[in-house]
Amino acid sequence: MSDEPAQLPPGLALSWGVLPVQRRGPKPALSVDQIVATGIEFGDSQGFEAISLQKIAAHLGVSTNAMYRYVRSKDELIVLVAEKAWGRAPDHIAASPGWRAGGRAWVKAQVDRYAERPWLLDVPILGAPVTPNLLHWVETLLVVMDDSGLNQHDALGCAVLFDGYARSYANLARQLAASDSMPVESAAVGEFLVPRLKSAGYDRLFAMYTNHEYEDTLDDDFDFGLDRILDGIQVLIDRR
Amino acid sequence: MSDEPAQLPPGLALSWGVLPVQRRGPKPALSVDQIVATGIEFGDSQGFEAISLQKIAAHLGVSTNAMYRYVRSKDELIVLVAEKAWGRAPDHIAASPGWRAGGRAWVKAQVDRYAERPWLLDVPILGAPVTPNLLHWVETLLVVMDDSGLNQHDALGCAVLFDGYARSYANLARQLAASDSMPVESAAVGEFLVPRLKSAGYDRLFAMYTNHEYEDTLDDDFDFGLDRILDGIQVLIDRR
DNA sequence: AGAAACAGCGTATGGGTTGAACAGTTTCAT
DNA sequence: ATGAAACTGTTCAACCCATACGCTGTTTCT
Repeated sequence: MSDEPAQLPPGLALSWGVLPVQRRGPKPALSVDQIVATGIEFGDSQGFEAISLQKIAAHLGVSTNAMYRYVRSKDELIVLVAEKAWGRAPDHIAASPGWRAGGRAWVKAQVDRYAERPWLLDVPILGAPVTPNLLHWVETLLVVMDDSGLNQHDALGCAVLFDGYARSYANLARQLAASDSMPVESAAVGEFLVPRLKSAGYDRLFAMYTNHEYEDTLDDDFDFGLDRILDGIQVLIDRR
Repeated sequence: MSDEPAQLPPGLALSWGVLPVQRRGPKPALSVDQIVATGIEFGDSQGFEAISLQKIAAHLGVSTNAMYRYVRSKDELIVLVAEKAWGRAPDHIAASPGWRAGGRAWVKAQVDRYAERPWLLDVPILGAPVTPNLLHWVETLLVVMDDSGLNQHDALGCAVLFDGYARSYANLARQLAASDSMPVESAAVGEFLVPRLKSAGYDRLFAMYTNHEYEDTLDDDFDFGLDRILDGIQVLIDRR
């Protein structure tokens, strides 16, 4: 009966558009949306660590602490920034023909988002998604899995699977892209590492490094893991 | 010809035991190993953010800046701490009967490590593993996959798959454990969320929340996703 | 014995999050 | 209309953190 949105996790209320009603006092010079948009701008242009209350405040021509009139903490800011940066899942995913195409489209869409905004990989995961857009991604995948005939529990298990794969693949892709852009360091690492791999008895890794088989196109790898997951789910469906 | 271990990524040289030779001057009061061990201690007792150069220095009775005689940067410290905290992969994994049991044991071992040291989930992943213990985990999985008859490339793809799954599952487990321990907040979140899920049209999520089907035992979920991956790999093996 | 190399410390800087007290502005209730 | 209440942004101030520089004293090689 009293203050409802009191001790909810950071960003929950604001992400759902529940902002404290204002009755008296000066009009706010800023808006939460404006602050969050600036945060995304900084993330896009300078990476995750550039998203700070100070920088945003300076950019908006306001003192640092004025931020705390809009946002409870930095954590809250990050939650809101991530939520907005992800956006809603594209509609074409749910319209895919069958769960297999749908699952593939979902993972691909996530990987694409990570490619557009690599700093989303740096956002710490505080808990299960509770914000509208992030939940929309989950809901979209559940819609896709309707077609498979699996129950809710299994479908959620698939979601964890897809999500984990998208994230780890995107992470791998980012780091490979980074090491490609500086072949000097990459070569130095190989020079340092290869003899030690041998003497440590890591035969398979040694073979990989010397065969340069790790330089395959990354797109193949993407399909590889995804196909394994899809096949595995298919086996389950057939068994039921 | 000159300084070999010059601009290698942070932690690479030190993790392989290559430390700058010392010929003159006072004996170091500390050792890298001691510093890293303290870092792990702090992580275990107070979480990832407690691992700071200041805190470690204070605990060892030394000024903060003395740390930089042993470690180039905080990033380097973190790399070393993670490397040592992971340790080598248990030997029983490689001794598993068949790739399927081996893969399962590998993922289970990783999940167990994450359960023992949840803060490992917070360690930012800067790049591909290059330190001895982390590479030992990879090598162990590759040894396991020898049995499957897959080539190196496919085996590495499986590694990404397993690793991603272990990580995302461990992350889920941690957050569920945390919300279990504070049912108050959990209930408040549900109260806030459920009506909004409905009006947002997230029918499947709404059903899940209201059916309380998400409260299933987590161990089942673990096997679920893992079985999908294993089945999917099996399909590939059969096809070749 | 002397010189070189190196350890740890003090001091300092810059960046970041957060809190408390304060002055100005708007609006509601009277 | 007027005063009180509420809310704004600001300044001041802690506090934590990672680094950089230069000093002093110690150790060891020559």
